[in-house]
Amino acid sequence: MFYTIAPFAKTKPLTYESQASLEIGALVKIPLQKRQVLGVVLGECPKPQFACKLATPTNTYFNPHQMLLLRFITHYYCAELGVVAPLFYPFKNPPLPPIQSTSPCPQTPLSPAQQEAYQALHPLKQALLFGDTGSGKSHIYAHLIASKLSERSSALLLLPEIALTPQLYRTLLDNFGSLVGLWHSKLKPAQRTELLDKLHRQQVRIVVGTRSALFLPMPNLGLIIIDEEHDHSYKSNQAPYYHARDSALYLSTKMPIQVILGSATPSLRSYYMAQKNQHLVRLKGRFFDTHKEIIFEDHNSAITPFLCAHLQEALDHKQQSMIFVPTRAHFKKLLCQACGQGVCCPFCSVNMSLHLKDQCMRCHYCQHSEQIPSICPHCQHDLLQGKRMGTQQIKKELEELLPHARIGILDKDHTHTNTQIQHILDALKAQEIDILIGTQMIAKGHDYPQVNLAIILGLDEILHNGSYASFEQGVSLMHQIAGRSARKNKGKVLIQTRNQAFLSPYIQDYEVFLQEELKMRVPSFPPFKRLAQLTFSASSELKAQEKMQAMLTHIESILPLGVQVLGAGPARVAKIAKSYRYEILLSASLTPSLLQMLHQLQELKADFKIVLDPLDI
DNA sequence: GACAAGAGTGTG
DNA sequence: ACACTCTTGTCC
Repeated sequence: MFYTIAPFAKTKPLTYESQASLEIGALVKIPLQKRQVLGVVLGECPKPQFACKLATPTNTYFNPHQMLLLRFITHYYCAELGVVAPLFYPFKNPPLPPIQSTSPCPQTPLSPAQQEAYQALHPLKQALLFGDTGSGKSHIYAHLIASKLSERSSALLLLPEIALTPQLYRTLLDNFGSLVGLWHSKLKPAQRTELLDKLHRQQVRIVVGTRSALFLPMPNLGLIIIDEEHDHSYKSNQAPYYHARDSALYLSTKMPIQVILGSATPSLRSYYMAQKNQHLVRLKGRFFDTHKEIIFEDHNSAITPFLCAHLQEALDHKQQSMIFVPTRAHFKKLLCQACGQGVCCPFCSVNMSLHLKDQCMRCHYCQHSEQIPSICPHCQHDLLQGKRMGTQQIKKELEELLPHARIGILDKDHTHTNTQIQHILDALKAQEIDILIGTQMIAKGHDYPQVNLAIILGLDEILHNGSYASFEQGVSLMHQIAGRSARKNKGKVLIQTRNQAFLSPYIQDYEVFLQEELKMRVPSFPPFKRLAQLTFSASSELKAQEKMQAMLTHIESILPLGVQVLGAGPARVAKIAKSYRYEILLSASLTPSLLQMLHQLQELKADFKIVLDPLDI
């Protein structure tokens, strides 16, 4: 018999022969050129004209919910089956009989408000739990999971980053003991095998994990909870460019799987959808922000005496502080005060960052590094000055101003592993750190009960980053950082910004911002429209432009109703690693029309990259 | 994804 | 003219 099989490779599905009959979703070993690769069976097909090679069965397979997800991601994000398939972890044959275990009940009783939210969520197939920081979302999750377990289903709880939110895992561990498993992409191979093994034996029926946990072999999956649903890490930043939240939502429309999104600062998209479909469940916190003092400093990002005085005051009271900055290293760029030009990467069209620790300039796009110049490479003046302070520079300046303070940094430069993150957080908890400086990572952590002063620097950079979602990014970040401090005591939030008038109406209630932003957001952008970004790259600028222009002309000739060209030209970063890039940005009110056109374009032998929903949250 | 053939570039 | 890298196309 002959089968259409998608090899785990960047290729279209191919035809193979098999003696044994094969089920859809079965994984097989197949020869591809001179190699053996895995493939997934898509279906039976008639004998083709050409000679076929033989497929060898394995005892692994993708179950129906995995196949649905596989086909959805391939289609919806214009990816290839063979690139998406390797994301999944298959089921094993033969299945083992499930261990009959009693489903434990959550021990923590719900407050009346939590109970009300739980009752509202319970019957909904999809829902958004818009719950303020500290309103106890995790207890509601535990009750939802318990309800599914009693129906013999398994449950998945996704969160942005395990190391930053250990207490959610703790809560579930307290309620469900060994039925809970942990999953993230940095697990060691042995830990990975252990969890997969426990899933297979159905010892584990609840998985707490990051994005990739969506692809685990969860038997009889009945519930997916996506905590902190606004977080960027649910979006893949490399091909295939899928979004775990949106993929899960799709799954719930095709399978008996409930999907609950949770956040204190929901994405505009999820809020909009939840309102439209009557899926919004609001849970107000009891004490949120009532004791919190918000201080604005009308200043560009800098260590000012005013800021220092607040830090000193916290130190005097033996209280901890945290400082957010959007930049790592010492400075984001080095500018010449004479000619105004920056020190640029020779291979990319971006400024290089100044890393004093390694005594070098480094490009954050291609990792190229070179010596720190003493004179401007353009005009030879010696007036080079660092701009846009990063975490390291703040630490350096504070060490001079507050010599007795113990200062820690939490960013991607300093913490490569979960253990390192844990180290810093433990030190903070043990009061071994007075001031924690960090990038976006510190906005994600849940529990810093001893932090009484939260400082936000560089917020204006985010508010004016040029993206249609920049206000959402900025205000959401402000809320997240403000929500980190003083969960128990009364605390202060100090915000350096030139945009106090814009920000202050949104401090008390994030929903006010969401409603305002829905009115202000340009109609040709998400959440009202779906975006597609086509990127053309070549070693010469002219060639890249020609490729783009040829495609643009073609697109304009076949443009379907409900799709519009928003722009075409050099990419925002026009050159990366010696490669010139041009882009076309499309906006669509009808996703099916857009996808149909994009798939048609992919049939052409043009080479370009498609990213759907770029910059969207 | 990986390999092979074809196009593009540099060197003696 | 040849060796090398980069680009493009194919795999069943």
